Amino acid sequence: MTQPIAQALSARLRDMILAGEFQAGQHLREVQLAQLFGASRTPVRLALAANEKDGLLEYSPNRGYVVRPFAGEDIAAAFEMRAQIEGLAARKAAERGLSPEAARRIAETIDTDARVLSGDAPLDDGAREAWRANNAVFHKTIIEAADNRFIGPALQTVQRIPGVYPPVLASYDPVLLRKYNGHHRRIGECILARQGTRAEFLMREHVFEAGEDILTSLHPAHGPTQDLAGAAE
Amino acid sequence: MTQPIAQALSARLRDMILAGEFQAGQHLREVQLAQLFGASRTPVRLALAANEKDGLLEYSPNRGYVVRPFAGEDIAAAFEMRAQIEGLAARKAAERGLSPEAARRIAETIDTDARVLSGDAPLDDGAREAWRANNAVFHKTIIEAADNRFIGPALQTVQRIPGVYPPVLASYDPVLLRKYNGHHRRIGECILARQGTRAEFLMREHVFEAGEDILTSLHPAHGPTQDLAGAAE
DNA sequence: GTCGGTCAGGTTGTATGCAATCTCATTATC
DNA sequence: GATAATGAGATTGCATACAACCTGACCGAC
Repeated sequence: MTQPIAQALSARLRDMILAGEFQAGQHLREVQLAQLFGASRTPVRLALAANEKDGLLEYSPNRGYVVRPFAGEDIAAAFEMRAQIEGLAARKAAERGLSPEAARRIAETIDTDARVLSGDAPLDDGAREAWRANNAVFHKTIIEAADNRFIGPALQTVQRIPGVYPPVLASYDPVLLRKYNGHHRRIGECILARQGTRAEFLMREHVFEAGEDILTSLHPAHGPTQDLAGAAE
Repeated sequence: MTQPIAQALSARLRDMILAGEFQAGQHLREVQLAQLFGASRTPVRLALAANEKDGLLEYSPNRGYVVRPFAGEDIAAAFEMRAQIEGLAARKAAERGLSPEAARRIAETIDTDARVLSGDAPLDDGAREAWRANNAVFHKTIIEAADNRFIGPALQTVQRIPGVYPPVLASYDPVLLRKYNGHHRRIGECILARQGTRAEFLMREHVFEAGEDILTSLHPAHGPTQDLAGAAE
């Protein structure tokens, strides 16, 4: 965290970058942002430095900050990291075991999602919001159960990517969401059964597939094969 | 990175924290540090914010920064993350394949280490420095070969831990170093053979064991079992 | 016409002053 | 004696002034 105003500016700036309000490579001038935010250069400078640390900006001495570009391979790399780290979280959660409260929350998100997705019609706004919230709770609960203080921050930096920020989520295609709901159910079962290895790899695959689906929705031309799967084999 | 002076101060402050020159929980006052560094509060404030982002300090609004304490379980958690991320790096390096130059560098570190460790006498300073440098090259080469821009930064935050910073390295016990040299050789072989899964798990285990060894050397009383292995099983 | 130098404008880097907040010892009250 | 209120000192938060640096246009030399 940062200072009262600087803290708020850092978050506002981050949201603007994630929302794509700046072009990749754009030079962010301190005075310009200061006027935009109605503050002085001092908190703006802190906000810029914070977002650089988060990987959203690039810094050059005496030249300032530019918006970092994110190409398809960067998004693929981010999902690789997410898959690896959330895999660790699932394994640790299975090994440590869930608290009754955590188990209840996970079961509830899975059941609620299944009910929301049971129909055939495209999802309305309420259903999409319900799914988004449940998805967040599912992953967050597992991450907390893993009880490793480095997991949360590490995940944030690979999740907060312009253009792929969770709210996008593969256009909420019901077919995909039903698939994910199935993943969640099996992952939850593995964790409850204390099967750490299965939980790890199911979670890894779950996140990896979600990344593939998002890349596919971004580049409908060439499938995800080129993007996410490595060159080898 | 940050600004010229602020950048340097950030690194100096980080090194001081890693070297244990502050007590855990100690309040770092801006004017005090500014006098120590011979600068004004402005770059000091940036350095503090940068080290907070790196997880070495904790911030409270209007109260400033205190040195973050690292307990045994934090060190164990950091090695868990390192094992998981370097495992990903090894797998990706195996899947993508090494460049001839990378393969040569890795082979060289392994062979040189084997030669340095061939004797029975405790290592002199030169030998220790040689091992440290080779170890760094070995891991760095694999990380670069993985070609995932999120791996490097993520590893830095879990490697830079007060009291466990690499230079310590389990007191350079030749028995341990020979074991690690064997790990390196097998990991290198797996990567060259494009065996990603084996490379991943050998690397995971390599880092995990190194963490165990360091925790053992820190708490000779209770073995690493309680610290690194989870509660389950 | 091309290359190098120079200067003005603009942008970042640092220092400092003032306001807001916190800390903690002292005092007043019950 | 314990607890709450108060106020002075110290510390952080922000704004602003000045210095250093970079950028790009203009000009002159070859």
